[in-house]
Amino acid sequence: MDTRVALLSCALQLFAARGYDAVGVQEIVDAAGITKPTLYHYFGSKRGLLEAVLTPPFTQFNQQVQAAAVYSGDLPLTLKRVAEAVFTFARENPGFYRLQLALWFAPRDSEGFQVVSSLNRQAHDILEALFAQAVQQHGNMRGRQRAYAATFLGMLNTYAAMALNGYTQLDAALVEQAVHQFQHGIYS
Amino acid sequence: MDTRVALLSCALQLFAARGYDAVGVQEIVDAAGITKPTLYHYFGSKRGLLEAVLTPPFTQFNQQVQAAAVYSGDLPLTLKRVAEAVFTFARENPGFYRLQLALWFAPRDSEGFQVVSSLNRQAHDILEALFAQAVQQHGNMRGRQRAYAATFLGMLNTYAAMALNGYTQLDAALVEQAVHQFQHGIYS
DNA sequence: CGGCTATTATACCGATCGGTATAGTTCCTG
DNA sequence: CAGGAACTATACCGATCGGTATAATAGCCG
Repeated sequence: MDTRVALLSCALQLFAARGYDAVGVQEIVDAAGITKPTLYHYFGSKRGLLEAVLTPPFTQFNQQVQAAAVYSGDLPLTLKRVAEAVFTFARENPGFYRLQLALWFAPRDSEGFQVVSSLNRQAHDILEALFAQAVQQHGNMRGRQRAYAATFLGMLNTYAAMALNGYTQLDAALVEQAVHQFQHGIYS
Repeated sequence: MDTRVALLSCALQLFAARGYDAVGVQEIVDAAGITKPTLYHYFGSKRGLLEAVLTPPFTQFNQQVQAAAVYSGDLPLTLKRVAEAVFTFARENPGFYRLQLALWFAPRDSEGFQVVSSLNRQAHDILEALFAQAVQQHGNMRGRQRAYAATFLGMLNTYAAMALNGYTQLDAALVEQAVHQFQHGIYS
């Protein structure tokens, strides 16, 4: 069982650092100190390994976004909670978040995108549902739930990418700034 | 010379559809109807081919963003022009824009990111300079030029990615909505 | 102990990887 | 026409690709 975990850890690290396609199976098993048949015993294929690497943290991520996105009538507070949840997860799982971002923007026909798309779609749907609920209090948002979900997540991911490259830090101040900017724009 | 153009065209199409690492040199030359030595005569290496594919459209893109980003004291108008320039370019060069987005989010150690990073940085710097100028009229934006440049471009790219996947259209109405949302938030 | 399942290594598969040595062809210039 | 530069094909390089057949080992259950 330890071997399985070691494989997942090495694979995540290598995929995040150099890309799924650019990392060979041999390199992963070397890093884990084992041989190829062991990897194929556990995961069946390289794609299976990628799925096993991504699914658990993605499930956890979506759960935490879901928990943060329960709408109680206070949209600013909810958005802040969501931003906190996303930033916290990105900060605590930088390798996963890097990989997830890279695969989300990967070509549609690539294995990586196919594996990540449904998982990523869930987070989007959670946010879209949140904005759809908020429309009841904020009528003039009507019809833009999808755009808001996409741009809010896009903004959080932009900040997360900046942080992953050392340009900023995903702290409470950035949560505040991001949520404020998203709600009220750039002039105030 | 025609051969060179055919190679660039085939390479862009394949890279955009399936990813730089996932596409082999053999496949590119087959698609172009030539053989490998011809490719290596023109571009020297696979990386050189990628640079030749990306640099001209990227230069053109940055020029058009630069032209749109000249600040005449009217920030809303300038932002609208920039958004129009970005959307128009993405609409007219979907393959390039897809590839550029994918490589921008690719791992730092990957060849693709290294090739695209400096080119992409230029667009960011143009926007950062724009916001730095605008601070003179809009003092309360002070200190956030970098964040605004990143999030404005991030928002435009989010919409561009949505459009590339068929979820929206990069038309004048979307320009209006994006610029309005960026300036005034989601409530109005 | 016997037998069973899970796990792991050795050694190998055909295919493809990026890249090149050699030579032929074409075309422009003197 | 001679000669050189530009271009392109045949055929090949060692390395690596994802994946596997075989078998040895290990631990558990009876």
